[in-house]
Amino acid sequence: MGLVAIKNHLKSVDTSSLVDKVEANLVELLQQRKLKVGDSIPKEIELAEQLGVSRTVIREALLRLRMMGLIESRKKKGAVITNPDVFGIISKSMNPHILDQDTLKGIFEIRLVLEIGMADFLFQRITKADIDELKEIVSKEPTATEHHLFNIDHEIAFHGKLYEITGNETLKKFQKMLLPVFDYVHHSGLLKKQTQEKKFVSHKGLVDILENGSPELFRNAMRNHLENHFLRLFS
Amino acid sequence: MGLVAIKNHLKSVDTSSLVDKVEANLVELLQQRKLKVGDSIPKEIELAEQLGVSRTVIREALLRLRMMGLIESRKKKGAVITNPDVFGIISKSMNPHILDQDTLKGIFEIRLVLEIGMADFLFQRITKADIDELKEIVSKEPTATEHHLFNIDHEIAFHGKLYEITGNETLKKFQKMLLPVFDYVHHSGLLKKQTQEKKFVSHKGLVDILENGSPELFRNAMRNHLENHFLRLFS
DNA sequence: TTTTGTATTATGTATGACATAATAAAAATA
DNA sequence: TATTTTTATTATGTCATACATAATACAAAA
Repeated sequence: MGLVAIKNHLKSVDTSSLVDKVEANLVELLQQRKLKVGDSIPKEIELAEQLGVSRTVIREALLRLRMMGLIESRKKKGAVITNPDVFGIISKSMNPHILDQDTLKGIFEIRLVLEIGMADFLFQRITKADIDELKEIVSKEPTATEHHLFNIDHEIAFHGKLYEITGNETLKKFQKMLLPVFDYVHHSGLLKKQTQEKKFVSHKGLVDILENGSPELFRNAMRNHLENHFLRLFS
Repeated sequence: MGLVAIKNHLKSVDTSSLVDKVEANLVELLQQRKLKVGDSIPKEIELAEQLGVSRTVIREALLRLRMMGLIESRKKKGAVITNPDVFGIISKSMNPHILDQDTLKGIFEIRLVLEIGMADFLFQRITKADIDELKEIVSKEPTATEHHLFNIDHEIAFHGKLYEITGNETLKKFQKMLLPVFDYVHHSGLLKKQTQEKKFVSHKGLVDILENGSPELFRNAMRNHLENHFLRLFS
C-alpha cells in the first residue's frame, strides 16, 4: 500500500479538547430541550458529575456559552438561558485599534451599503411621527461655522433615526456596533483626504423624498448624500 | 440630606469581577504596546504574578480574548496575537435554533439590504474575468424541473460571487455568516407562504446590467430580482 | 543532511478549599 | 397580618497545587 493510499484511508483524528466537547454538548442541550428564556440549567457541580469531567472544564465551557450570549450565570441561581444578543457580543472586539486596516475599511464600506440598501424597509415602515421627528432633527442642523462635534452628533442623530425606522432591531444593533469604527476610519488617515466638503443631497432632501418619493428615489438620493464618503474611497 | 440628594452623590459602585478587570487590562495592553500579529504575550503564570491574581483568573480572561479572536493560545508557545476575525467569532451563536424570531427575521432582511446596497462597490471593482465567471455560473442555471437543492447551490454560487466582487472581505464573511440563517428563515414557516414563484429580473439580467449598466440600474434590478423575498415580508 | 529520539515547557485538566453575593427562610417588628 | 430585619443556605467566584499532554527545541543517530 503506497503512501497516497494510506493517506486516503486516514481520517483526521479528533483533536478537540474536552472543553470543546462539553461546549458542543451543552449547546446541543439548549437546542434540543427547547428551553425558554429564563429557564435555568443544572449547576456546575451537577454538570461535572453528569458529564464526568471536572468543574474546571464545565466552567470553561459555560464561560464560552456566556460569551456567545446564550446564558447568563448568576450567583446562587445558576445559569439561565438568555436571548443571544448576536452583535452585542463582538462589540468588544470591534476595537478600531486592534482591527487591521482592511477590516476597518471594510466596515466603513458596509455602512454605506446598508444605508443605501435599506430604502424599501424605510418606506414600508415609516410613520407620520417618524417624519415629524426627522424634520425636527433636520431643523436643528448646526451651521457650518459651529463646532465640528455638533455636526457629528447631528449626523448620528439623523442616520441613527433612519435605522430605527427600519424597525429592524438587529440592524440597529449592527449599526450601533459599526458606528465607532466608521467614525474612527473617517477621522483617521486611513482614507484619502477629503479634498472638498461638497454638499450634495441634504438631510432635508432625504426627508422630502421619504415623505413624497419612492424607495428608488431614496436610494439614489442617499447614494448622492454619501458621495463625499465614496469619493474618499474611490477617487 | 434627603434620599435623592444621597442618591445623586452615590457613584455606581464597581461591580466588575476580577476577571473583568484583568480582561480590560489585557485588552489595553494589546492596544498600547502596538503588538504585531504573531507576537506573543507573557505566559499565564507570569501574568498571574504580575497582576497579582491567580492563574485561574488569568486563564478565564485569556479565554475571553481568545473568543474575541484577539489571541490564539498554543501549547508550549503561549498566547500569540491574531488578527481578529470579527464575524467568524459570532458564527457559533448564529444558530437558527437558538435565535429568537425577531432576530431571525432581521437577519433575513439584512441580506436584502446588503445586496441592493452593494451596487457601487460592484461596479467599482468588477473585472472582465468576474463577468465571465458570472456568465459561466448563469449558464449552468438549473432548469425549473430539476431538484430544489440544485437551485439553492446555484443561488449561493451566484450571489456569493457578487459579494466576492465587492472586494470587501469583511462583507463576504458577514454574508457567509448570515447565509445559513437566511436559508433557514426562507424554508421555515416564519414568513408568509410564497404564493407564486414569480420570475422577475433574472440572474442573466443582473449580469447584463453589471456589464453595460450603472449602479442605479443595478440597485433597481436587484430589488426586483429579490421581489419574491420582499413579498413574503410585506404582503 | 535528514530523520529519529529525548527533554523541556506552557497550556490543559483535575481536585479541594474558601470567599462572596444572591436568594430563601426564619425571626422580629409594626 | 403585613412588612421589615436577620440568619442561614447555596451556587458561583477565586485561589492554590498537582499532574497530563502536546508542541517545540535540541541532541543523537542514520
